[in-house]
Amino acid sequence: MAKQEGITFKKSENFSKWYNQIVLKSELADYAPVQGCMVFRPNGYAIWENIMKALDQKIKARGVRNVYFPQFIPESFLKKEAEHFSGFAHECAWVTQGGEKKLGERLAIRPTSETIMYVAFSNWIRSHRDLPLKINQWCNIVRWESATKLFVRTTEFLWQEGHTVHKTKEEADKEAMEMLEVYRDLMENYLSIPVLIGRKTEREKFAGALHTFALEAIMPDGDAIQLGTTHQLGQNFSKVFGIKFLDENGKEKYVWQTSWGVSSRLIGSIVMTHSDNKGLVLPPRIAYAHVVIVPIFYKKVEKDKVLKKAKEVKEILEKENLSVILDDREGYTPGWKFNEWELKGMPIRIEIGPKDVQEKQVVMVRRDIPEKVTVKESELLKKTKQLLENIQKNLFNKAKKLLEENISTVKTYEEFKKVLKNKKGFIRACWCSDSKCEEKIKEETGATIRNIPFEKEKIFSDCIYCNKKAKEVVYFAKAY
RNA sequence: GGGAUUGUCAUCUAGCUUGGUCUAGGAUCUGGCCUUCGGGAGGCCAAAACCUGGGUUCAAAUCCCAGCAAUCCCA
Repeated sequence: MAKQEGITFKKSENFSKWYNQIVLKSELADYAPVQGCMVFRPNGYAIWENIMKALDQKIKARGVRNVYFPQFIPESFLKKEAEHFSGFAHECAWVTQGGEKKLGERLAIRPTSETIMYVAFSNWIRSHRDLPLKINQWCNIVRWESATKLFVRTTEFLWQEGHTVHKTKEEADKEAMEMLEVYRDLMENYLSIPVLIGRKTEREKFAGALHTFALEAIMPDGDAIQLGTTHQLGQNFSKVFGIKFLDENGKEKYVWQTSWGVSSRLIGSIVMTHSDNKGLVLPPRIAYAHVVIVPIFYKKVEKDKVLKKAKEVKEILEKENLSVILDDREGYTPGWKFNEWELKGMPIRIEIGPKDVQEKQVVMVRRDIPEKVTVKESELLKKTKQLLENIQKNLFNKAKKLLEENISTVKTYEEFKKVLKNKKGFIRACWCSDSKCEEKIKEETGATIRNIPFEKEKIFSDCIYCNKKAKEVVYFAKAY
């Protein structure tokens, strides 16, 4: 028995070890020899490429253009916005020496690029005709943290950071809100992960922002994960970086800004949400390939016929922009290959044997649920597309159910703690809006306010912590 | 940030307590040959490891210290 090759931990029993095993064995990623750092292997990087491709199209359609700024940020830049600096300074990696020469001013390896970009913006923007300015950067980021979880929390990660500049507060508000919708579309329709959207509390917002809006998802172990944020930066940065313009009346004004981002952490959330005890499961729209063909034959004569047919099928599908792998490796039995491709998350497997060639048909197996169907060659393309669409939707529906089951409503702190101890998930509760209560709850339970929903919900109890009059219904959770 | 645990072929591990027949054993993977092939087949052969650096000792995979890395718990 070669069982060791498969996944040995159960998703329901040891989630964390299960997750690591999936990521490593499906060859998405590897540990790097540097603390907290990881290697994106081809399977994992291809998923990132698919996410980039989808999102890049969407933001370009909104008039955003891509740029690249240096990864070194002078300390003096970071310091200009005090709140921003105190939020990031303690987790920066600092360069203090270049070659043999000690630097006069240390350089941070970018933990985010607001400051270095905004120095440039102050030079670029003079007139209302220069606005809006919308740019985006795909790059790596370094934040020195001790905890590590492949894709989800690493010292270095990949992301996209969009930065927009506007004439008015309203325009910036609109941008921040509309980008949330772009992200929601990406997460729900491409990654098949439903999200809760809302505003961050003062305590949880981005360092230097006026408001932060976030998309939060729930993972099967009951922990929440922040999948994306957009920030209304207000004029906090424009005032310290001097980003000003002359309006139509010749009056000098400070600009209003937003920034927004999602990171390679998305890949981790996909793995956690959809995969099972047999291995990786991927939503077809971001999978690194759509179909694997496993040819089956007994004798030399059959081999030629079957392989010829397999190549034909591959061509038919590839013409329609589907990504197809023909697994014609010798020395592996079909059964072995079936297990291997299930471990690696291939959405659809097509089996072609001598019988099928004879009958002008193929056998199709989907990864998300155990279902094996025989498909006539004439139906091949239609059926494949249909199946991919079904898998995409089915994964979303399953994840949606998971989210719904993981929202609890509580009226007292006792109930609150009980839910946290048992199932966790999102906890809907009333809050007085005082950061002190928020802080205390975090200290005592580890849970934080993940967001405040946009649509005001009806208050149904006093503040769960201080029992004073509540002002808002908010969603708490323990987070990654 | 604090605490605990762990580190042996590519992978899972035996050996460590009580230092010496360890020239480090097994299984899986890998390479070669044969035989097989519709849900992880079998045989033969080969290749493959003590995390790094110090220390103790006649002798270290084993004991001690430091570093590096990982896992888990708490904050």
